Amino acid sequence: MPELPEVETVKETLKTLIVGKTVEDVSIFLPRLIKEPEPEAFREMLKGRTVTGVGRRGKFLLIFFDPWVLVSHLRMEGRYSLELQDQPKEKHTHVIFGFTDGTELRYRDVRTFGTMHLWPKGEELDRPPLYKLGPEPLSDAFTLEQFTERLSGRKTRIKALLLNQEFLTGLGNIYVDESLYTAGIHPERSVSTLTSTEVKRLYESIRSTLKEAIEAGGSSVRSYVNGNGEMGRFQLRIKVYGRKGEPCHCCGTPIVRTVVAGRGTHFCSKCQD
DNA sequence: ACACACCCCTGGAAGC
DNA sequence: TGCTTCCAGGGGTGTG
Repeated sequence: MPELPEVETVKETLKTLIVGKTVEDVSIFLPRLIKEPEPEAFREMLKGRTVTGVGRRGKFLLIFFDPWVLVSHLRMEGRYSLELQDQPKEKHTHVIFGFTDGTELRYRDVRTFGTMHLWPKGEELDRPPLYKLGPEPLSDAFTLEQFTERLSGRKTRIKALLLNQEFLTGLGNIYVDESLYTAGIHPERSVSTLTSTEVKRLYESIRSTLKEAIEAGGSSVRSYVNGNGEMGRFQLRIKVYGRKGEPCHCCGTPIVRTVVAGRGTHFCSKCQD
């Protein structure tokens, strides 16, 4: 399930693979993935356009085809790969961007939850699905002071808030559980009960966890691979997510799994309170 | 503001 | 062995 570190890794690999290539045609096998504009317009807008860059906002991958920008969300299982046009199409391939040099950028998505929007470059941040997103956790603008300010007055459980992309963008289920573990905070703690020490620990844990995961090339927990088809390595460093019943690395207590905010939630009942 | 149910979807796991 | 049922997840929407 691609979260910020996985999308960041895909962005970096795609950059080396597709920048400079020109679209000859686009094949759409599952039109409902294309949310804006209508699929046929989407296709026509991209024909003849050259990839000028690849970016990221939260968990969204941005591919610039001046004057447009493709805003792509991989959801759980979306993945991009560059193939030669005569290579057989793998199952669950839903969109193919064919380039003039005979290569193709292919989008595969087993669960078909992914989405694509195509907007004029420069307008994407003011339109769905990016327009409501909260701050980028790794940006310089995201300071402890801003985090503290945004938390004030909130009464929900901390895990629910960290999953809320309008509050902070980029964290998903894995990195929320990991960040809360590292900070020693129970996922069901009400935000209003957090001390300033805990808020500081959480702020630092979120940033260090994400940075460490990016350095490791993301986590391949389910099906994630980067644009080169390579798995990440951070799953080897995961401390709680998916480790129900296994010993806490710190104290040996079995990791607990519950459901918080509708998501499977893993934590150490001794180290997190 | 917050909690929760529901929906989208598929394949793998679990249950029978 | 083979069938059916359950479950995971991000985000949108709707209800209380």
